[in-house]
Amino acid sequence: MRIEDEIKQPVFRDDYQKTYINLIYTAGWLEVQQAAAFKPFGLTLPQFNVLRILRGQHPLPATVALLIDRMLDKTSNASRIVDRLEEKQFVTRRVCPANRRAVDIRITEKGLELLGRIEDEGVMSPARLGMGNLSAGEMHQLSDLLDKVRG
Amino acid sequence: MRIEDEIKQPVFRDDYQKTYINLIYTAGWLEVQQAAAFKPFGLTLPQFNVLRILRGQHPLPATVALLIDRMLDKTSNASRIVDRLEEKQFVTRRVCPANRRAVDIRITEKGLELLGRIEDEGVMSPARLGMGNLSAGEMHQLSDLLDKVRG
DNA sequence: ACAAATATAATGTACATACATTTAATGTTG
DNA sequence: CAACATTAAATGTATGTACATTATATTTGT
Repeated sequence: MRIEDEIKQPVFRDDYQKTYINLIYTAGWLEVQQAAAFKPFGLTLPQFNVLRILRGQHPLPATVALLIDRMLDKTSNASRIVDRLEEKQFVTRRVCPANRRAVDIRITEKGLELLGRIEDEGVMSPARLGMGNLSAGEMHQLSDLLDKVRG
Repeated sequence: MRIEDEIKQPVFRDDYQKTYINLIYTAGWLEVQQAAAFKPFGLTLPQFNVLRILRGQHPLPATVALLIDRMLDKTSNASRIVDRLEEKQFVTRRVCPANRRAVDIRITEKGLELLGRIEDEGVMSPARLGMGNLSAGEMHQLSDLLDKVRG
């Protein structure tokens, strides 16, 4: 659906503004789709992403610094996302013996099992990622254009 | 810069996931740029957008319902964004005489003056919108692809 | 006219983002 | 070694998002 119809604004100042708004709007739309998929499992999107990073390290631990480095949103607050995951027993936190400033964070069996269930359900399928309507060529085009936007 | 380098992840599961992440990441990147531009003026992005809607109505008032209808993010909380703008005296709030459930919200002179200053500074220029690196043709391509993503 | 339904905004709670400050451990240097 | 600097994480505060609930005012149906 055209962005004009989507947000019921028939006219934009110019194509720059229209494309900008389309980009922000579409990303928001995708995040809403994804969030809805996680909701039945009691996870938010950032929590899911942190769990995946931890699984990538498993059985080694990760520190908060490593999570921040790997997270899409660098300035978000990894400590508090880990708080939520710890409450739900999807991760454990233990002071790192080698460096007592750092904290070793590990995904639990319960966390691994949850990730498995979420992924079995197809949350990362092309359709669920919103990419079901693009051909392979279009995806490459889109990705290249986005790279170009960031300069 | 390629998304692989941007987030230091050399490989993605597949192109679907790569393009998805590129889209979310790029939109986040754009929002950070914009937010930084507003910061010297003491406004957030949603506050700026609400002010613009109010200027569009000026000198007629807007209701909260109208703001929600026009906002990109339908589920955000217009009441509280108006709270902030009212504290800063950029808008006024008055119970609508014709329908005392509704509230008439108006942009003040101070608010109009601020919007003017922000826009004079070029916040909505193609470069600031992140569209400075795309040709007109590329912009259309990008916008069409985004429309297609949403189906 | 009056009870029930609906409309409109505000409020409450949980979570996340943005950014500054604090606490504690470790490194460094005179 | 003691003072200072740096590192790692946690905490505090303001804002925003998501979603449910509440408080009033108005509309509707009988």
